[in-house]
Amino acid sequence: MALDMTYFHDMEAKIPHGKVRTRFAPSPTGYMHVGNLRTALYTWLIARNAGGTFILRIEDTDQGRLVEGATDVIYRTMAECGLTHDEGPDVGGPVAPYIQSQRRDTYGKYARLLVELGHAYYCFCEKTESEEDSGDFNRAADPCRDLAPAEAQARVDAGEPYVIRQKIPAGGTTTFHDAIFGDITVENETLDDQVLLKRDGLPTYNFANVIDDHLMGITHVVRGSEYLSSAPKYNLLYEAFGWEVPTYVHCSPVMRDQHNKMSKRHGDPSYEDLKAQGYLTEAILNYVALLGWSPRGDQAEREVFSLQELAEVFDIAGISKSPAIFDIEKLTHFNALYLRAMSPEDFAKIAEPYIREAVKNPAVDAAAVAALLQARCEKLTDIPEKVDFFDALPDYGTDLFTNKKSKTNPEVSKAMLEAAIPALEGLGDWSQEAIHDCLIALAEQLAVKNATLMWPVRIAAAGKAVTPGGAVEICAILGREETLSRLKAGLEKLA
RNA sequence: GGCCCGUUGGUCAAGUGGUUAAGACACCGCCCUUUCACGGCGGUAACACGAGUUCGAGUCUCGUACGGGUCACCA
Repeated sequence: MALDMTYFHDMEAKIPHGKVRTRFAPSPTGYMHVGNLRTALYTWLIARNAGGTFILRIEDTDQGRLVEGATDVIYRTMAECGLTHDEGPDVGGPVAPYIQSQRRDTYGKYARLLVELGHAYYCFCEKTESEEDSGDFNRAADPCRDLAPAEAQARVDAGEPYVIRQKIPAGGTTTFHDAIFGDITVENETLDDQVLLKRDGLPTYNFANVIDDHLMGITHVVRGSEYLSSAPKYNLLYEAFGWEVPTYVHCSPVMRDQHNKMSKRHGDPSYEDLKAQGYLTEAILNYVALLGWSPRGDQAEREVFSLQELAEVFDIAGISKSPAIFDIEKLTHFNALYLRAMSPEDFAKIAEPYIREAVKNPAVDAAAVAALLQARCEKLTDIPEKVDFFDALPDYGTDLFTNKKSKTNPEVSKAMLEAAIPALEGLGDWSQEAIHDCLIALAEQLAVKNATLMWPVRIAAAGKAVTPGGAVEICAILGREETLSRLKAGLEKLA
């Protein structure tokens, strides 16, 4: 049976050439973990840096592992992060479809072409347990490898189930080039005749990738380093078809610790988890970009980059060869940086829900509280426990009134509150400035340092040793009535 | 175990034969200050080990150790 070569010519004719084209090709089997996000980011950056095209392709060739809603998570995450794609299942493109399960026929045709070319063969063997769990393989022992083509075809035509396997050359070596790792050479003897087309007619990842990357005109294949050891087999495939080999960019994994990759199983956070934990998208992207990549030359000391800035300076040469351990503390640092860099208005807007989580009293001005918080929180989820005292005065002990540096103890505090209460009661205007001036003047009048007066006032107003903002700000936000009531309550504790 | 890859402070990392071996996080100290922060200043801390090559090695070569990946009709 001769193959219809016009099909292949037509497919080849559609391939875009000339520009950098990269693809992020997740399988919809789970969630967007940090390693995945980083791969997507790097892939996007390589395309954008070169003014190229970024493609989203869904790899759903494993029927058994599809997870409902997984593609939605991918779309949502990519969109939220600003990793926009130029071609993909939802937006289409010149080499559609972009979902592998919809390209089934293509893989079959190319697999048969490869058989025709003598670089693959039909295999009718039942998979055995020994084949599955011993790492051993013995190519010569596979009776199908050297079956006469006519006989194999006859069995196929007779409806016998089969897989198509790659026919690795018997001897010699294969060398491939990786943009990060350089040239790598392996003995062909160490390569197995991997399955290309499964019994169900769908391709394996190993085959579908090569076919799609070629047919979609991908110039830079970015993926995890777990594929490094399969790369020689991919090279052999490209060569067998007579295709140009793309630039490989194999990225080392993101680790949770020295021994384990980040994983859902260990409870490591996904992108969505991090968002829920109060991290900003921009901070996550900035941190993740630096996990395994760093700018060089005159930018070597720089750490803060927007997505656009990354697109300008990103280079493959800056990608690290060794695995990087995910450090939530450093992410937290970046988050704090981004939080502080926001305009007060923007910060107030995103902080308000978290403030209202703890402060139900509508009389408390959320914007004023946010202003105190902006320099004091590293992530949004820190907020509720910092501001709960605005809502209700905590039950606190008089030991809080003792502070060495402020020269206060219960006795001194009692005197300070006794002086502060009437002074504040006499205040006409309950503004921050008025309260400030009043208390500063009072301290001077009492001949004590500011802190000696401020400490007890703050403790009585907040009922907490550590607060966002000082005595003046807290009193201003609490309002006259609530402040005075709290100061009096404090005084009573000291009586 | 075979094959492949990697190894600069606790972590992320710069460094491409000659440097006092950057910078950041974390940690510690000081300053500022109305608590805590923010901010500013400073400090502790690293080239896995052993051989080579070289006038000279974190940078090149080999070995060892340790770590990672892979050896599916999963991706």
